[in-house]
Amino acid sequence: MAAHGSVTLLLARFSDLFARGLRACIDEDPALDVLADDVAPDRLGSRLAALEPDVAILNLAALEAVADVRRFHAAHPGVHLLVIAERPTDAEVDQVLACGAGACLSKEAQARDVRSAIHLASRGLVVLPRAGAETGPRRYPEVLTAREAEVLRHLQRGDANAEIAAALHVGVETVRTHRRNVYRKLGVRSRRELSDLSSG
Amino acid sequence: MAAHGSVTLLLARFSDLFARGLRACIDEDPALDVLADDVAPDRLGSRLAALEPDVAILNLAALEAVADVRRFHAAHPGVHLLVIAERPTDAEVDQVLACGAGACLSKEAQARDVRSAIHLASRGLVVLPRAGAETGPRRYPEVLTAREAEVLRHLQRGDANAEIAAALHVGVETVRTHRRNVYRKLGVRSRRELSDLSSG
DNA sequence: ACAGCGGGTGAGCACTACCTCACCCGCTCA
DNA sequence: TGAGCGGGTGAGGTAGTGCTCACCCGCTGT
Repeated sequence: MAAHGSVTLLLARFSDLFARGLRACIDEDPALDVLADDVAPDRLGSRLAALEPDVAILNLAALEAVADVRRFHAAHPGVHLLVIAERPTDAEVDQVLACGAGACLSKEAQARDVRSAIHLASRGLVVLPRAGAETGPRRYPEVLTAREAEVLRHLQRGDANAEIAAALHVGVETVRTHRRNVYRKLGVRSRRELSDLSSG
Repeated sequence: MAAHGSVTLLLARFSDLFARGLRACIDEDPALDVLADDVAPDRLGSRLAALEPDVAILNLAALEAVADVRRFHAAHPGVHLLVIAERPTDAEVDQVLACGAGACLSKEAQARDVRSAIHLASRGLVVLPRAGAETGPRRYPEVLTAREAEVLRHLQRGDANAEIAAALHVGVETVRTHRRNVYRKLGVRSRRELSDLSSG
């Protein structure tokens, strides 16, 4: 515990832009004191031992395994672990909490919720998203498959179906199927519209 | 185009923490002028029309379909579109660029790369990750399945295998399989170690 | 008229993930 | 000693996705 009632923190490494947002969010709260920032996964153990923060904010995506959380909890029972996951399922939250973490938040969480969670976790309370809004699978725009992307490249070059079929070593009917899916996912209806995007 | 040679920007809505990082990254560059921030997906069209920024930074995950990118490009050919995706595959990058975007970056991108990409995109150059490091599937810690999480909850309550099997309406052998996977993914070797995590 | 392009439907196949269960083994403890 | 717990292997079924191909239709342009 730090002196004047503040909460001491250790921040694991996150992607650059997210880390900036996280740090800014924490710096807005004068009661939060960051001891270490951008700690690489392989240095978490030694930094936890050296700094003994009240709360450590871990990046689940950067860990080798969820079991690492358990390892940190076992080695440093006094440190409250707050795990930030990509978009955790209910099962993933259960898993993280079962490994000894005090909280499991989504990267989609609001800044004020993160600050609240840090304070609660520092006092040993368990925080989990559960709201239902943040967890669960996300609807994501339809993405081209690898094969469809190949067909797209040939279409952009103006190749005919038969040429594409020969180049990909498949039948013309297959090319037509891929092409149709490409058109649908790109929202175009012809080669003409496809080339309009590139030129204009 | 803005007056004093600066680049005017429109920023779509991103998750709170990421948006703070993105905004901070942009504010560090005095040549970048943000006209609108946190623009909701359904307001992108009208805001693009009203503000006519040099560059619009879109959030692919918040769009209904990748085809929306094409729609924006068609409606506002003068606006250079910079799309930020979750962790785009090569096929996804092809798809976004084929829809008329000028750049497709990953959320994992460095702040300085984002600033560079904005400047390049504003001059009509195409920017794509391609480095190979950011694209492609990520190795992610092993996550519990829904069934394994259920077994975990029963294990934490101290239920015996037969009790769990009865509760889940499956055979004891099935419970044993789930339990084994739970142990492996959590890095524990017994009910004892599992309860040690919860108690202290 | 015919070839090429556009869309729709459906089938077969391979691969993967998950769930389910069955066998094997060793250890511990009442 | 036997029941329960620990780990290992493998097999079967289901579901989903992606790739491949086959048929159907209409439109257009030479």
